[in-house]
Amino acid sequence: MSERTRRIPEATVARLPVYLRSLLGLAEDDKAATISSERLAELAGVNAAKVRKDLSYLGSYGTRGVGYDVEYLLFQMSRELGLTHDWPVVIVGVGNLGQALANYGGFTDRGFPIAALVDADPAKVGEMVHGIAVRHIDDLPAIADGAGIAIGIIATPAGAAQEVADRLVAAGITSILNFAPALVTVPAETSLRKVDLAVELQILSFYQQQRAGPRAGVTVARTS
Amino acid sequence: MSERTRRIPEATVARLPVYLRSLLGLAEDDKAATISSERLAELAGVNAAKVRKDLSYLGSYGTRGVGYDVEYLLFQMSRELGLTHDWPVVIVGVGNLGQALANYGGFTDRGFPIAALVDADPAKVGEMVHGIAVRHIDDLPAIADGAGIAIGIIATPAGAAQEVADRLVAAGITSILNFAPALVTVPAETSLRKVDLAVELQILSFYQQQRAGPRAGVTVARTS
DNA sequence: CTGTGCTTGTGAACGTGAACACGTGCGCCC
DNA sequence: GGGCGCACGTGTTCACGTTCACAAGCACAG
Ligand SMILES: NC(=O)c1ccc[n+]([C@@H]2O[C@H](COP(=O)([O-])OP(=O)(O)OC[C@H]3O[C@@H](n4cnc5c(N)ncnc54)[C@H](O)[C@@H]3O)[C@@H](O)[C@H]2O)c1
Ligand SMILES: NC(=O)c1ccc[n+]([C@@H]2O[C@H](COP(=O)([O-])OP(=O)(O)OC[C@H]3O[C@@H](n4cnc5c(N)ncnc54)[C@H](O)[C@@H]3O)[C@@H](O)[C@H]2O)c1
Repeated sequence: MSERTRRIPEATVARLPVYLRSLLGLAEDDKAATISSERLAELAGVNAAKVRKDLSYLGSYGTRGVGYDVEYLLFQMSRELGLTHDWPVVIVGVGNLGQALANYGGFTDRGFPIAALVDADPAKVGEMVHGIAVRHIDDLPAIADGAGIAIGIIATPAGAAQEVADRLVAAGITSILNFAPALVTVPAETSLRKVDLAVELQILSFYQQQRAGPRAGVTVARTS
Repeated sequence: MSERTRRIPEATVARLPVYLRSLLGLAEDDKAATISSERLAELAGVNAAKVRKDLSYLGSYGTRGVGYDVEYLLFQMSRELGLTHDWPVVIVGVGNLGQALANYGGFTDRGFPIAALVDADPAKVGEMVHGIAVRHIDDLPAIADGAGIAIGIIATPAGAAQEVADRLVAAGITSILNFAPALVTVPAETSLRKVDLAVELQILSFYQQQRAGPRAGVTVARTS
């Protein structure tokens, strides 16, 4: 096995889950043992060459003239993504969004069981959500440690986001998904991703507005 | 001689809302009339040169040696993003997520009022959520038309996502935000963005696994 | 009015990822 | 067992976005 520069581009990492889901999705009825890059590309909504290049980062798991063995590919992708075991998750902020996330079964199904819910509001502590008791955020270190939690989700108001992130980091959590519309900074060795719905809507608004026609006929002038 | 309407790179469009929020965030106490690219960069968590280049796509609204006039910049950015008026939104799928979104005030605050809720389940139709009556998806064309809705949010199970997207498009909606973990295709003149939480978690999982050690084996390292 | 300091605006270098094209190797057919 | 076709793997080219560095230009002081 070559252990050479296996650095996988970020863009590729982001597509692997999509390939994974595409493969899981076909399963049953369309039970072919192998799949071509072209077919997978179609399922995932990308270009076939991109699929091949992406998969090549994992190793040479395809067979020329045939395609990729579906089962084996699934295994390798899961392994690479670290999905061979569960990653328990803690949700911070059991409000509107936090509860929706907690009640959603899709995470547990995909290997991300909700292991704990925490909140700063004493009124929420003790409440049961989806069979899990809400605990106080001060207990975070003990909770994270006890359950071996490595991933935290921030679902608090924006004002509390940075503080919550700091507490998550202090509790030993090294991967954070932030839903609050606020800039959060974490140490370099901590992963941080954000999901910002308002930004998504504003991006849609931009293109919508663009189409609506700010003075049609004005074409792009070459600028150089 | 000002070159207006330069094509704005997608990456820049995605950052404009962040700048906008940063500016709105400082407002009150820190009420300086102008702001430098360096300061704004710090607030938005990016590089100062990037801020300047991004803002330059909007036009030359800065003053050398001084900075950008905050009020004027806010106006120009809002105008460019199409935020000078509201964009009513329809949410399709009033389940877990759909209700959380409907109950969230942040969208209305930012100019994206929830104008309608629709669902395919007869049991849900008529239900009131956040003061809005859930209507049947068959009424979508009439609803969209009547309220002048241009943006739709898909919050249905993955299996229904493509069908819902088709119906949104048929109803004249040209911007779609998809929360369902499914590949959805739309006509070229329709904007589509997706938010996929499971993918986000899997990306975090990858880097987490990466840190845990390339040769750590498949068992969980419970060394907390 | 001229000099000085400061921050913008932007050409150019650089880096990364996407797309392409084709060489490569495997399976299969004859 | 040799040739043929097919789909992978990948070097190359291209496009885009980021970063750098600095000239340009404005405010203000003297
Ligand atoms: N609800 C949505 O659909 C939605 C959509 C997009 C973004 N968001 C964002 O997600 C975040 C949560 O939204 P929400 O609607 O659930 O808000 P919410 O007010 O309903 O819930 C926030 C929860 O966080 C808790 N909290 C506050 N400060 C805390 C702290 N320091 N530590 C721990 N817990 C704390 C509160 O007690 C509350 O339970 C917000 O930042 C919001 O902007 C929500
Ligand atoms: N709940 C979450 O926190 C969460 C998180 C991530 C992703 N998601 C995704 O968001 C989507 C919705 O999740 P949910 O938990 O709200 O599911 P849900 O089952 O609670 O709600 C789905 C709703 O969609 C309606 N629906 C089904 N088919 C429809 C159709 N053809 N037209 C109109 N409405 C239809 C159902 O009646 C139901 O009300 C799913 O795709 C899920 O994977 C949800």
